Amino acid sequence: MELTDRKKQILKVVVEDYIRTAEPVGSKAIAAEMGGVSSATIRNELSDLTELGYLEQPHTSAGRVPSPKGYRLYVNELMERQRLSVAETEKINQSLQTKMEELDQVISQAGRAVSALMRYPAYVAASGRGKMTARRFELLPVDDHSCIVVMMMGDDRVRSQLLRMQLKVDPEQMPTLVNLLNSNFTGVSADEMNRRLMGVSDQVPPQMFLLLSQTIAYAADVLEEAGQKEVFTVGASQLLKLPEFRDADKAHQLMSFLSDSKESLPVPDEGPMKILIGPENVSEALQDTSVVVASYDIGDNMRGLIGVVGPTRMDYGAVAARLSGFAEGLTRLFGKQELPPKEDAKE
Amino acid sequence: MELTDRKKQILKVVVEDYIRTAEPVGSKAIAAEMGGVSSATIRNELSDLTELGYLEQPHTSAGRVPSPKGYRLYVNELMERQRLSVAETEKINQSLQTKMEELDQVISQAGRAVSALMRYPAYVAASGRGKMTARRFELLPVDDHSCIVVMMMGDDRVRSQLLRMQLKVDPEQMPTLVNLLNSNFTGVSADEMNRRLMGVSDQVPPQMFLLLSQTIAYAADVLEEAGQKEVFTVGASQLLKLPEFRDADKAHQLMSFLSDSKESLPVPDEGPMKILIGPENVSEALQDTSVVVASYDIGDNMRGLIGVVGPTRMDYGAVAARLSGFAEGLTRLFGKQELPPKEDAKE
DNA sequence: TTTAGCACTCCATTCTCCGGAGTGCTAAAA
DNA sequence: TTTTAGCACTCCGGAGAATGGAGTGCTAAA
Repeated sequence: MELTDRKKQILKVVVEDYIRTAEPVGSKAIAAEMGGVSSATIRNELSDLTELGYLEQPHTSAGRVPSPKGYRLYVNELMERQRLSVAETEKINQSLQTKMEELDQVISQAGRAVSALMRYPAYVAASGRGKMTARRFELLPVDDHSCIVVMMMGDDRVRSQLLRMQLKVDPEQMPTLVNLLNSNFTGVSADEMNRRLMGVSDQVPPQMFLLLSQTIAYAADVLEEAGQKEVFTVGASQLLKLPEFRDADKAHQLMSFLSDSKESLPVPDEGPMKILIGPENVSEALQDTSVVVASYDIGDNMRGLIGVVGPTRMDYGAVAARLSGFAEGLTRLFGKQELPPKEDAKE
Repeated sequence: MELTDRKKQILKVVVEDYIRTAEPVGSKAIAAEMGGVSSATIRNELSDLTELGYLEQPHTSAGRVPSPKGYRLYVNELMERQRLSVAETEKINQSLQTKMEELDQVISQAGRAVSALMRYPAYVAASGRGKMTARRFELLPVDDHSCIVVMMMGDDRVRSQLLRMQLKVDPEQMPTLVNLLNSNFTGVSADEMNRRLMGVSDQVPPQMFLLLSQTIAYAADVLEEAGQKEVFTVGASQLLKLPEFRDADKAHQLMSFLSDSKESLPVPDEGPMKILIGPENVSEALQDTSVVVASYDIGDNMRGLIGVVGPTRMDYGAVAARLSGFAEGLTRLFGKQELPPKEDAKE
């Protein structure tokens, strides 16, 4: 059997109607919307489409509902890439007007905005920061028992913390220590840091070594945290508005998945944008939902993810358009800052 | 009419039964549980209690349900302060074993643990940090166009960030600037900082002033953020498990209140623990829920809040016990650290 | 003051009964 | 060969109606 143009046209109408109403759509409605043919003709075509696996019937004599395969065809071929209205572009840009300050904050901000705009839950991750390293250390003595360690990371973010010292350290020895840190512990992974720490254990006096290892422990912690994909999920309660989640059990299941399993949620991605429909998701809990995810660039070789979770009948066109708007915005935002060329030297 | 001991006893049984089952409780069940008297007697007493306003009837010939007034009497007089089992104390302590590191992180961690333990949503705030001030500044030149500003706050937390400079600043001038910062901008509020910034505008060369104001802007931002009560809400999805929130509309309303209005949620508090029942809450959205909130001490003059939101029939005894366990734990945790005496001097 | 008994009330559940919407099929029309 | 009209059939969902259980209030006796 052939997938004629008319069949595709009908499929398109079914998908879009179903997205709008969340009700199975019947032949009469389709005929009315398309015009030119009668509902009987449509019925024949529907029958074919069902047989081909693009549509499903909840039961005999209900209307038709798109199957995952149907949605797939829709997003691949039928969907019109929506253009954003000026007002919406404006809104997106405004959301991004947040100060650059803290990467994480901007990102979670973006998630919040996306969720509000889409009326679906959103999640955001800054991933691919796996090879985060320290670029520079600094130690500021505070008093006999404490000093501040300041670390600048590969992406120019700065982290610092007060360190309590068990043993007094002569402030005059600080510069030596800082030199040691900067020459031996920059540009390497957290693991490598710990390894090198072992290596220098007998080259420095013991009380300095104590401070040194405290510093390294802190640095390793921070790098590890920064290197992880941190995933924020926001607006999970949006789901409760949708008819498909009026069933409290279902809603609860998905909700706790979204809020707990921050780890397993993100959907990997290669192209600039990916749409995962129902069973195309790996996660058990997402079988009945679709995920649209876009990526954006952070600096040179890092990439972040921003995604939206919704019911399979989500309005793919609209979501995709807005999401890519956001992703572009974020890329621009993080690129615009004109970082000075980084020499990630190991001096 | 008198509130006899037996009436109180009956009220207690009603409350505890209703907490357990979420179903109106009838005279027979009470008689069975108490023993000694027949259900008819109980009925007479119930009738009195209803008239006195401690109980309510959803409709004629349903069992009785405690009214807010009834809950109030229960938590004030009838409730047995529960002791925690060893296992549970253990669990709480374990949850608190988080590294002290970041105040915020520990706090949100605690919230997560509370929510999991109680099976109700929890919120946590570190409030009362209103008068946060900077205690010390440090500037670390990075290159011609950037330097790192490090600020230590009144509570020993340290914040830092990379600053881009429009104009070159001679690294040799840095110490002067740092001195200026430490002598004029420590120990004062963000507002006062900005005021003083105006005051020194003609005492320093312009390119330094630029850097100075950037630094102050950053400092003011951080202090403002730190001074705000930041409220985390976790485990909101726990609510969906409860029968009273099977109605998706109600659930959605409360959920979005919990996740959005982080500001209006916190319930003020004077004593070590407070219980707010139903209409005792000010917030519209919490009219049908109860809130148990405990406070803990952070350092000398700061206090945090940790609370649990649940249905009015929540198990006050259990929640109160666990919550005060947590609050004590947190107080111990933040106290234990043996901060060296802070001289918050304005030198 | 407590108890037993009884009539009454009201809700929740189940069952049944339509009406409506939609399908599939067939036969006629284009 | 394709489209259309017509018709019988299916199934869902909502509206009542029936049923049973749980609980109450009242009365009269212990």
